[in-house]
Amino acid sequence: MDADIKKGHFIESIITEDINNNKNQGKVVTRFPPEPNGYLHIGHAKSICLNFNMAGKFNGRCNLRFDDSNPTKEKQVYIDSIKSTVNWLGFDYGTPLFASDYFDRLHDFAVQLIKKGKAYVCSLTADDIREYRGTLTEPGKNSPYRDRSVQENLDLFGRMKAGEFGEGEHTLRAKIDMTSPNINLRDPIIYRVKKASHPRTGDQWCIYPMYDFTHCLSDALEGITHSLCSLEFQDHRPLYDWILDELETPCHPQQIEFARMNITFTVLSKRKLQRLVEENHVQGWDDPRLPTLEGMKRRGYTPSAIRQFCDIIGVSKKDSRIDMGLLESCLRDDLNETAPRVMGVLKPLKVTIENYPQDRTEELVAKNHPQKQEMGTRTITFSREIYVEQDDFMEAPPKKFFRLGPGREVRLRYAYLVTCKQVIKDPDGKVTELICTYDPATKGGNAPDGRKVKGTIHWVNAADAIDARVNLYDRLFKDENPEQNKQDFIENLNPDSLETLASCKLEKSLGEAAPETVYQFERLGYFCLDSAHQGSTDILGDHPVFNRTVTLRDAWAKLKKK
RNA sequence: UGGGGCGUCGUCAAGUGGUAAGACACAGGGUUUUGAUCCCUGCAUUCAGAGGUUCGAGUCCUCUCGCCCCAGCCA
Repeated sequence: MDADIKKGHFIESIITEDINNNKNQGKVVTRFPPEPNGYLHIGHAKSICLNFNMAGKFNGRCNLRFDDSNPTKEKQVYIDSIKSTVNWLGFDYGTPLFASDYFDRLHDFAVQLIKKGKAYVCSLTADDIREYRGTLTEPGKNSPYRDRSVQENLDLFGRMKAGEFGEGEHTLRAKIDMTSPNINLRDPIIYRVKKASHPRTGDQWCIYPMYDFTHCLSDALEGITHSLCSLEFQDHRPLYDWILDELETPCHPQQIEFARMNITFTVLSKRKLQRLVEENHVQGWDDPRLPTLEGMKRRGYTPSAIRQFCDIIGVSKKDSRIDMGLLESCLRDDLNETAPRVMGVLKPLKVTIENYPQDRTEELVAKNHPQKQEMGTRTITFSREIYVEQDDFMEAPPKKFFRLGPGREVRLRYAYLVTCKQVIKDPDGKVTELICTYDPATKGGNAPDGRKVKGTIHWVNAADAIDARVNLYDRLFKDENPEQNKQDFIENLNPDSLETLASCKLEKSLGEAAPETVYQFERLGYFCLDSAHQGSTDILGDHPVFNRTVTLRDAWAKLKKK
């Protein structure tokens, strides 16, 4: 009775009510049941968070169970990847479970069904089975094998298991109703012959249970109370219940369906992601532009940002496409709190401070976080030659431009006020260098005479800057909904989703960066060391590679557009 | 033209017959040595549409419209 705290989404309401009614002795057990046939993506994260959070909220348990009943699609590498990804997200699932661990019991359940006269071996070909199934508007017809005796079924099923038959020769079917308006109930196949080696059971089996048979029973065997799945399984629920009603199982879990997530400017189906990878539109499953969790991790997404996002989007049964901006907002929220600030120049423009002594180098103190004292400070160096951002200089600046221009004074963050005295160009008219003067009285950035400078820009000392390569990522697709109008989503790819800058200059402290740490390059965005390129020197020389995780909000960019 | 679902702000989403939360986005303004952060302010007389029941309807009833899913020996 103490569970009626504020109700959340509809699933939480159902669970709360169940607890209040002492259903399942007030227990909550959920599960996240991926098939190990690919890598996890942000859509899976929604399900993972939902299942683990519901269990956590009600002092229950959430199992990680691999739904590995089709050996032709499943691989150990996926199992390993999924396990580590769920861990990375921050969830504790204890020992991973496998549907394949229940193959013996599942087989016994099938035998039970045969003995009850509720399942039969069908010897129709795949084509015939489809033919007999009927259509959406027409009922199906009974298989000619539907009335085989229990004895004959037992014998045939035993021989299927013994490997006497080839694939496709026989199937085991549940005997339900070939005229049901729900096609899933038209004698669904529950076992098929597959002469395939399973990643975990090897060649022990040559018959494998189908999803509908496996899933409900696995749930029941594990004592799952609430089996949460996506909307497309709604039509399967009667079958889920039928099987559990026909068999004697430890419990009868409740299947509840919710809408899977979609996000603007990306795709989330395994099939589409696979095409992107296989056709080399991206550089692998962990490409930082992909919504795969491995890609997002490499991009610099944090587990807590992803969890926050999953919390905030809610759970309902409505088809939705969530604004990518919301994901980015969650990311920035988290990173703003945790990311140490540093300075880096992406497109360097050399600046010589003509009145600064040739041989001098000063050490300045910079804050690692403007609002968080506890994150400490670091030392940065300053001398006569520095780099600033090309975008921070305009030869003919508009009125609201607060940065460098001929004759203008700006503050170099943590350093001095400098004034642009001269612009040096190459023969093509491209600006190659700025000659400035500094005001020695403004060390730290404040003028004793009290004069105000509107602009503060970032910079890097030329002498000890780190040369780096930086990958700038943008949305993968041009269109909010890449698969709109039935066009091939590939045509909607954003050709500029990756821009690599080869000659960036970063402050010296970044030499010790680790890929797990996301830094804010002040005024630019959040960046992290690319984990895939770490330490590789062949293609990249000695230069580290950083990935831009996400930009900062940019009011100036908006102003510029007007 | 069978069955199962879903329609509340640009996008998510609360709402469980008592007079439309919140978040993101957007628009203004303030603070600021990041045009960041932070802080204010504004942003659905209306809930797909039309009828009806009721003192009262996003919530109940009827009809209409729109969208999604299902005919794998995939999950």
